[in-house]
Amino acid sequence: MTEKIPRPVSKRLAIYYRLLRSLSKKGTDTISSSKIGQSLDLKPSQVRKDLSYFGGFGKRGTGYNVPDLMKVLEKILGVDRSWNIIIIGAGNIGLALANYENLVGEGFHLSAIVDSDPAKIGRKIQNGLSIENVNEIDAIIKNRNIEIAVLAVPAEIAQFLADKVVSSGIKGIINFAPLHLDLPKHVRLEDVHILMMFKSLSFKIVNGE
Amino acid sequence: MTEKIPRPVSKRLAIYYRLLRSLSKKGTDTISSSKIGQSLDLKPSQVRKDLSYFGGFGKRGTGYNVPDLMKVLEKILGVDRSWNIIIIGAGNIGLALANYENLVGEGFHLSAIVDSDPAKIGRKIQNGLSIENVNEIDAIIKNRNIEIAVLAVPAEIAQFLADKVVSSGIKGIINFAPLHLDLPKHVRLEDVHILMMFKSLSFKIVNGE
DNA sequence: AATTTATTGTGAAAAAATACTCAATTGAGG
DNA sequence: CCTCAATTGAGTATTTTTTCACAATAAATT
Repeated sequence: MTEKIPRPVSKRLAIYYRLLRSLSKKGTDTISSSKIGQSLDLKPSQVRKDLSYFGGFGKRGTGYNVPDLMKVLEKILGVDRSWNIIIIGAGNIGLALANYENLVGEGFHLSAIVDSDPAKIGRKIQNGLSIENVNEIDAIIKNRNIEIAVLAVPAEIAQFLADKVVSSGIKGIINFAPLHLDLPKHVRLEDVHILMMFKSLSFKIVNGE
Repeated sequence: MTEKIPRPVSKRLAIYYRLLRSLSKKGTDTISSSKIGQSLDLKPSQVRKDLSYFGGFGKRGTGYNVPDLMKVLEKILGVDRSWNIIIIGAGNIGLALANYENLVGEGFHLSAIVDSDPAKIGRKIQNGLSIENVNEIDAIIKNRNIEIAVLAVPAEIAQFLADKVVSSGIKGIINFAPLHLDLPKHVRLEDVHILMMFKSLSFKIVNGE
């Protein structure tokens, strides 16, 4: 414990959590690291090591208690609370995310969606929210305690908007824009580069990775 | 050369390619590994090593020729040709992707989009394509030489459909469904787990990764 | 033509991440 | 209450990935 946590761990923790949820739904209440590994194509020792960075949650001879481990992971992942998010850009991707009901109920609350297109501003989306003017983004973020921004805008304006939300005090950005964002290091970033996924895939197909 | 290529390289190659495109648009025709590194937050030595797995494309004293390196990367990434793709699931995400014009013109051609909902089947999307019946998926994949499938369906049916496209001879899957897919190892996989991105991000915010 | 500056490619070193091993526990079954 | 099978946690070893360091080379300048 209190060692440095390998970077890949944050992704795997979210994967463990997802598996536990589905196990929990099926009524399973105990699971071993080897079963987890089997389900996720990971070595059991990896699973144990990942979890052990945060404490000894398992019981020797038995394994891990599913509901308990879920609670622990919720805490570690920071989803034992609710995060207010804003979606910037009401294009295909922005709207698809806004209508992605899974977000709610998993700790993420859509507080706003903004765009610069006058034709879009004012339009209602599901759940009663309307598309607001991107110009008001600073006030929106501050007044509604928004901590996470989803950037779903063209690459040309993404850095500009990122700087903007950073100066409004955002803590993390999920970036769908196809470019490398420059951010102060206290702001966390997750990149989702759809097009690059396709290219990585074709690379793998061609090179048999 | 002909060493084993580290797994993270496939993602970085796609990132280099994207940067080169934007440089090329600006008219830059030569770039050094340190400039690339600067733009992408990578060490210059990493850039050089990544590229050197595939050959010595740079010129000492000068750097890399942008158009040349782009062509090389297109070949390596497998986007010097066109890939036929099918989108499975015409929900929010499936439709957003279908309307994502960037795919075309980057080597990926949307050949079909299918769903099981009779209310959706037959509906036209942009570019003239209609939503087809998922039952015909096998014939569609075989007749149209589709090699890549995008899975944008609920988790419950994702493994079933994955097995189906695999048996139709698909070579790679981009998976948006929130579960771990079990695939034969000759089928390549890229996972895009939207919800987990949010959780990784909240983890990073909370744990200051 | 010699010197200087820039920059690559690569072998070697360092760091990071993964996998192994096994003592320590736990619970179950006699 | 003893033994056995299962399983964790953690120290150690191994593998993978990144970074360093520098000879080799290219172009520009004197």
